[in-house]
Amino acid sequence: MDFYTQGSRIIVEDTSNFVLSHILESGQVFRYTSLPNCYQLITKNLICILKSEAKRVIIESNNNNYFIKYFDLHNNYTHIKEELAKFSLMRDAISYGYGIRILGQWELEVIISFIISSNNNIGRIQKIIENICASLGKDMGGWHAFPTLEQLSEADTDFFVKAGAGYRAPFLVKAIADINNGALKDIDKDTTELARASLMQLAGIGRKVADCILLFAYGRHEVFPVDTWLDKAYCHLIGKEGRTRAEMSAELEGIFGKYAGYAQQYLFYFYRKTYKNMEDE
DNA sequence: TTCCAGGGATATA
DNA sequence: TATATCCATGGA
Repeated sequence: MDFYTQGSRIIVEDTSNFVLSHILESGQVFRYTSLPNCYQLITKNLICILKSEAKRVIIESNNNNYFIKYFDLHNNYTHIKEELAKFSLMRDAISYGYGIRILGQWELEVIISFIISSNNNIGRIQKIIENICASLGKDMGGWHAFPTLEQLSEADTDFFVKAGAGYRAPFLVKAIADINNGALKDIDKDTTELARASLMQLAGIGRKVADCILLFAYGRHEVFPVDTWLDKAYCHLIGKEGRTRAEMSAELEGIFGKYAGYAQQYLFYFYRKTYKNMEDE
């Protein structure tokens, strides 16, 4: 094992598969803040402080077990990268974002966050989520928990508009009401295909947002969300044009199989950070 | 001023 | 089923 616990800390000793900037800046999570020498991360009703030291990372919280699962610490990323590196198109992306991991986040938080994410940019997404948490989430003393389903249910369209969600505000209200009525209660037992279909029944959730939710919250690591960056990268990677995003997603899931979600994260991080350089070539 | 952001809903044919 | 257009908002 590459980590151990020590009181309120998790010590990650092998940083060849764990780099905070790679994990947090790969677009899968929004409630983190860069502070001098560390990051502060809030998820659900928990907070942790993340510090990079020489050859180790320290995760400080009051719930080690939660964050061991959250950071996917029992998974073998050396093996995942070896499997993905068999595809030549993956090699640059893996060396660039070698410390990426796929987080195991709270379902409701990911659903709300990614409804907000549609046709939006990461900075604004973060701001809108913080506005919602500050108004609805429990005051934890200097920070706010992500609101519960009950707390979210009390908010109306006008509230989400004021939070900055724009035209997505009515989607949020409808989706929250449907979740409250049990729309997603059995999807843990469903096949990924059925789970995706259930998610896409909710307002504001299409194929891409559903795939992000499946990958980042439901542990369906075989899905490959295609967003605007993967859309741009697809022709460069695969050499085909004229595909819809759903077609690209299905094809890439076929290529990478049970590692498709990981492949997608390495590629997203690489192409989003370096796309301008690619255009200059 | 125009374009873009981890897209989706809706109208139209 | 497939394509076109609209949707708030703010930064580049």
